[in-house]
Amino acid sequence: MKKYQEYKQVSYPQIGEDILQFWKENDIFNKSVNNREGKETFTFFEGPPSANGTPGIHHVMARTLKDIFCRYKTLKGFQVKRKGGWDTHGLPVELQVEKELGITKEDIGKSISVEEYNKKCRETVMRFKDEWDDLTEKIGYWVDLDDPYITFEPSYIESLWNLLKRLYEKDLIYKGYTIQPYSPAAGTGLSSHELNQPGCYRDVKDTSITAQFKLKGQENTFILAWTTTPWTLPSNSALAIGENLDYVKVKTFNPYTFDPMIAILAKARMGAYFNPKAKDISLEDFKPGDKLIPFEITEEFKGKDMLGWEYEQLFPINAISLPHPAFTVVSGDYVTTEDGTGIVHLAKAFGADDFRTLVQNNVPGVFVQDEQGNEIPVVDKQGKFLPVVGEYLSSKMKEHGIQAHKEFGPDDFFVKNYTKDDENAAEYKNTDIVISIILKNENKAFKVEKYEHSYPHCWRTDMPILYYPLESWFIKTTAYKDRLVALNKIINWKPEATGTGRFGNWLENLVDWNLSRSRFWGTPLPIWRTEDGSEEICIGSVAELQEEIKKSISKGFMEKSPWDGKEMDLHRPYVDDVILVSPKGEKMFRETDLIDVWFDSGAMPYAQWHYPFENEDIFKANYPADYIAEGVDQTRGWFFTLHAIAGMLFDSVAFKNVIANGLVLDKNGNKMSKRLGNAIDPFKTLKEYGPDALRWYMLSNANPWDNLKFNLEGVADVQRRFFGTLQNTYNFFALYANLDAFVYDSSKSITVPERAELDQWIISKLQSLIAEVEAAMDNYDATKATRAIMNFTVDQLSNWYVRLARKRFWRGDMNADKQAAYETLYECLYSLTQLMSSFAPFYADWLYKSLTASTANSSESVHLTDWVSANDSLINQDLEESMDLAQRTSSLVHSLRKNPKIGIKVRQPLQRIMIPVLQEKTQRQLEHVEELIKSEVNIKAVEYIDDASGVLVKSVKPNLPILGKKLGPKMRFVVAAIKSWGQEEIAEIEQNGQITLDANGETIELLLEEVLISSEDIPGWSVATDEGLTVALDITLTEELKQEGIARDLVNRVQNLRKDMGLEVQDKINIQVARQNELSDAAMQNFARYIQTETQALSLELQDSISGGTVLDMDDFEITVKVEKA
RNA sequence: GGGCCUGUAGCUCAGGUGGUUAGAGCGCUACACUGAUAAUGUAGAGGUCCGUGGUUCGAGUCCACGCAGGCCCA
Repeated sequence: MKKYQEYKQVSYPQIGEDILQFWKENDIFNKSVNNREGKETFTFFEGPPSANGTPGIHHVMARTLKDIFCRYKTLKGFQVKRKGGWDTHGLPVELQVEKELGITKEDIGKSISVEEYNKKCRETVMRFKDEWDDLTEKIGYWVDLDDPYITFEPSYIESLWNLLKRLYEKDLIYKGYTIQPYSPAAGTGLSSHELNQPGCYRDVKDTSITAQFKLKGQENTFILAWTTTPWTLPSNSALAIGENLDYVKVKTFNPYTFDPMIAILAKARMGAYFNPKAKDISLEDFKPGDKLIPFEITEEFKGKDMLGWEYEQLFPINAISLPHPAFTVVSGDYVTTEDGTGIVHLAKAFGADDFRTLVQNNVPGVFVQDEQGNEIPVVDKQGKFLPVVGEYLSSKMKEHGIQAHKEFGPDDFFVKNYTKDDENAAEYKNTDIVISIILKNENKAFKVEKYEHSYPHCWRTDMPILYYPLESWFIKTTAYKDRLVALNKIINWKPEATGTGRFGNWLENLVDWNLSRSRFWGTPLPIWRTEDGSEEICIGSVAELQEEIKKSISKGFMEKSPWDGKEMDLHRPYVDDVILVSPKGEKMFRETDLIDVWFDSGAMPYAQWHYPFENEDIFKANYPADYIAEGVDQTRGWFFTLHAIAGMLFDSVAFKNVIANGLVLDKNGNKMSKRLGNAIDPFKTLKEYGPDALRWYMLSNANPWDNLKFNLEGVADVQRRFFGTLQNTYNFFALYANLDAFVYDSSKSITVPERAELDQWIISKLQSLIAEVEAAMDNYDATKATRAIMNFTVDQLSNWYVRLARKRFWRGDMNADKQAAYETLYECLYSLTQLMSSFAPFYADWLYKSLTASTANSSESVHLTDWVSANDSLINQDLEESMDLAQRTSSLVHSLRKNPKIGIKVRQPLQRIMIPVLQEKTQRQLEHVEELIKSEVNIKAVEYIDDASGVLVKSVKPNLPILGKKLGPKMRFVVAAIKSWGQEEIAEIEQNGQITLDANGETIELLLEEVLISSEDIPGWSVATDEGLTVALDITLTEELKQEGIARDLVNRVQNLRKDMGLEVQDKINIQVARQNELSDAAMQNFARYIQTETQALSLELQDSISGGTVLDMDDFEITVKVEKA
C-alpha cells in the first residue's frame, strides 16, 4: 500500500470543503482551544459585524487577518479564546425596517407601535446571520459562533448600564448642548443621514453682510467679517482669524455712509472689496457719493498678531452684555482666504465650528435665561428671535424709519422666512434685510449683497434648517484626554501612522462624546429625571431597576412592572413605561434618548462576558486584548470607544496590538459597489479558488493596512505559483517515496551533519525561514511572513533543491544518501505545513495529513501541533553564502552560454570556467559547491585566478559611505581621481595600504579601506559580472567535448523515444545506432557506457545500417537509431 | 476646509539609518528542458522612482510647495 497519497489533480475548493468537514466532525477548533487549558492566554476581541447585510469580499480580508494571529499564537502555546459577536442596534437597521414597511419615523407611535417596530428591528438584524456564519466557516475563520455576544440581549445591555453608571458616578456624564441641524418648521433635529438625502442641499440666494466690528479705543478702525446668515450677528461673541494668514489695515471710506475709516481684513481678500481702478485715487480727493472709493494700505501683519484684540459689541443690547474675553479675536484653524474677509464671525449657538472654537477659548456665547434659569439662545425653537432682540430690532426700525411689508412687533422676527409672508409683497423685508439696513445706517456694514450658495433644507418641510444647540447627553471624555493620549502610546499600531496620526490627532483634539441618539432601536439611556430636571437617577443593573420599580409601585406611580410575568426586555417602549420616584418623592421619567451604538461595541470586552455580574475570572484573564483588527474606518469608531471606556473606567488600554486594515477596492482601484457591478462575490470566489489561495493572495499581495486592489488573476497566480509548486513538490516526493517504500521515521533519521551538503543547505535555509516567519508574525507582519514562505518554497526548495537532488531520488536502490534526501525533503514539507497553517489552514492541514498518514503518533491536525522554533545549530551561514555563490555563478554561466556571440547550449559540455578571487574566503566557499556548479552548468573544471596569477585586471571604486563622511564637499575631486586610476595605483594602495593623491590642488591621503577593489575582467575571455562576482567561460570545443555533447544529445533523444514507447521507469532497453560520421561514431564508442547508464540500456551497438529505425534530429546532422525493450 | 494614507516597469508590489548601474513576481519576447510534464527552468527587453523647488559632494530615500487617488472628520 502506498504510504503517501499521490494526487493526479487537486481541487483546492474541494480541499477546503473536505478539511472543513474534517474539522467539524472532529471538533478540531474546540480541541485547539481546550488543548491549551491552563496555558497563558492570548486575548483577541472580535469587533462585531452587523448581520443585516450580506458579507462582502472585504470581510474575507478582515476576518482572515483576525484569524491568522489567533492560529499562530495557538501553535505557540497560548490559549486563544475567540468569542464571536453581533452588532445589532443602530440607524441602518431602523432605516432598513422603515424601507421594508414603507414607513417613516413619523409613523412610529402612530401607525405602528414602538413595540412592533422594535420587534421588526430585532427580526431584521439577524437576517443574514446564516450567510455570515457560512462565510466565516468557509474561509476558515475560527471564532466561537455557538455562543456569540449579541448587543441587544438583556445581559449585554445590563453590562452597558453598569458601565454608564460607573461613568455617572465619576461625574463623567452630563446633559449639555451640541450644535446640530435643526428644522424649526418641523421642530425636530435632523441626522447627518437625513441631511444627505438627495435634494436637501439647494442653491438659494441669501443676504450676505460684511459687518464692521469697531476696535476698542481706536477711532474709526473696524475689523471686517462676512456672513451669509446676518441673523446670527446679534449672537456674535468673537472673531476668528488664521494665525499664519496675512492681514492689512486699509485706509478708506465706508461705501454707504462715506465716513472715513480704517478696515482690517486679509490681504488676499482685498480684491473682493476694493476696486483696482481706485488704486491711484488719493484719499484726499474722495468726495461722498463717488463711485470709486480710494484705499491705501497702512499696515501689514500676521493673524497671530491680532489675537486678543478687543472690539465693541455689534448690537449693544443691554440684556446681552458678556464678560471678557467676549468680543475678542481668537484663532480658528479652519479660517481661509477663499471667501469673505479672512475673518470669521462666531456665534456660539449657531455653528459647530463656532461652538468648538469658543469653548476652546473660554469665550462665552450669547444666551439669555428662561423662566427656569436655563441658558437659551436668543432664537427660539420656532426659529424666531426672542423679544429681547425683537424689541431692539423693532425700535431700530422705527428709529431709522425702515418701511416693510408689515408692522414688526418684538415677537415678529423669524430669522429665516418661516412665516407665510408673501415674499412678492411690496416692501417685503425679512429679518436678514432688516438687519442689513440697520447696520448700513449705523456705519456698521461695509458691504451687503445677495449671495447664492448651497444651503441644507428639511426633507419634510422643504424649509431651510438652522444649526441650533440641542440638548444631548455627553460623556466627559475631555476630562481624561491626557490619560487617553498617554495610554495610546503603549499601543502597537499597524501601521504606526494610524496610531500617531489619525488616532493620535483625534485624541489631541478630543471633544466630549455625544451619547444621545433620538431613536427607537438601541440601548436606552438608563437615566430617569424629574420633570424640572432637578433630580435624577442613573440605573446600573436590572436588580437596581426592579428595586426602584418596587418603590415606585408602593408610592403609587406605577401599577406594576412592565415585565410582570414577561421576559425582561430592556428596550423601548418597556423602559419608557417605568416611572420612578425621586428622593423628594417626585415622579421621574426616563430620558428618551438611546445611546450611541458605538458605546455598544466599545463595551464588548465587559459586556460579552456579562461583567461584572458574571464571569469575572474569564474577564480578568482576557483583558486587555493582546490583539484586535478592523478596518481603518473604525479609528474613530470602535478603536476609539474601546480605548475611551477602558481608559476612563479601568485606567488601561483595551488592546495592546492593533491592525487597522485598508479597503478592498476593485482591480482598477475603484470602490466596489453592487450598483457598479464591480463587487466580488466571496462565495463565488471561494467556490472557484478555494479559501487558501484567496487568503494567501490577500495577505501576500500588499500590506493589509494598504488598500488592496483585488484582482482575481492575482488569486489564480498565487494558486499556480505557490500552491501549484508546493503540490508538485509533494507529488514528486510521494511518487518516489512510494516506489522506494520510504516512510519517514524521525527516530531513525540520519542526522543533518551526516547528510549531503545540499541537504544541510536546504535545512539551514529552512531554519532561517522559520526564524524569519516567527519574527514577522511576532511583529504582526503577515505579508512579510507569507512572502518569505513563498520564496523558500518556490525558489529554494523546488527550483534549487529538488532540481539538483532529483537524481538522488530516482537513481539506484535505497541507500543512506537517498534516505537523507527523502528525509530532508520530507522535513521541509512537514515544516512548511506548520509555517503556512495560519495563512492557508485548509491546504496546510490537508498536506499535513498526507504527510503524516503513515507516521506513528502524529497529531490529528496541524492546528493541534506545537510550534517548532528554528534550530540555530542547523543554520550554517557559511554554507548559505556558498550556495548563494553557486546560484549566482550558475546564473552567470547560463547568461554567457546564451550570449548570441557564444550560443552554446547547456547540453554541450565545456572545459572550464575561471573565477577571479580576491579573498580566500570566496574561493573556499566556491570550492565547497564546485561539483554542484560543474554539473549545473555542464563544465569540467572551475579554476580560480588569484592575485599571483598576474592576469587579473582590477578595478576600483570609492567606498562612498566612508569617504563621504571623511571628505564632504571634496568628494567629487577624489572620486574623479580614483576613476582615472590604472593598475599601478591600485597596486600601490594595495601594497602600502594608502596612497596620496591630488584633489583640486589639495593633497589627500587615501586608505585602502576607503576604496573597493574588485576584478571584473580577464583579458581575452568572455566574462560576466554580478555584484562583485565575475565568471569567465572557456568556450574552446575539443574533439572530446564535442563527442560528449553528441552523447548527451543522444541520451536526450533516446529518453524521448523511451517515453514515446510508453516504457516504465525501470524498463531496460537495447539500442542500435547507425554509423553517421566520424565524430558521431567516436562519440558512440567513447561514451557508450555513459549512454547506457543514463538510458538504462543493456547494450549499445554501432551498425552500418539499421532497418526500421527512427531518424533523430541532432541539430547539426541526423542519426538513425533503433530502441527495443530488452 | 482639516487630519491621515498612497503614488517606483504594462499590472501587483520590495526598496533599515541618503551612497556608484533602482529590484521581485506576473505579463511580453527568445531559448532550454521533456522521468515533477495540463509541470518546469534560463535569459532578454521594459523605469522622467507623480511634479516643482530646496538641503547635500551625492536624493526613489530628507524638507517645502503642489498634483492625482483614497479614507475619516467638518
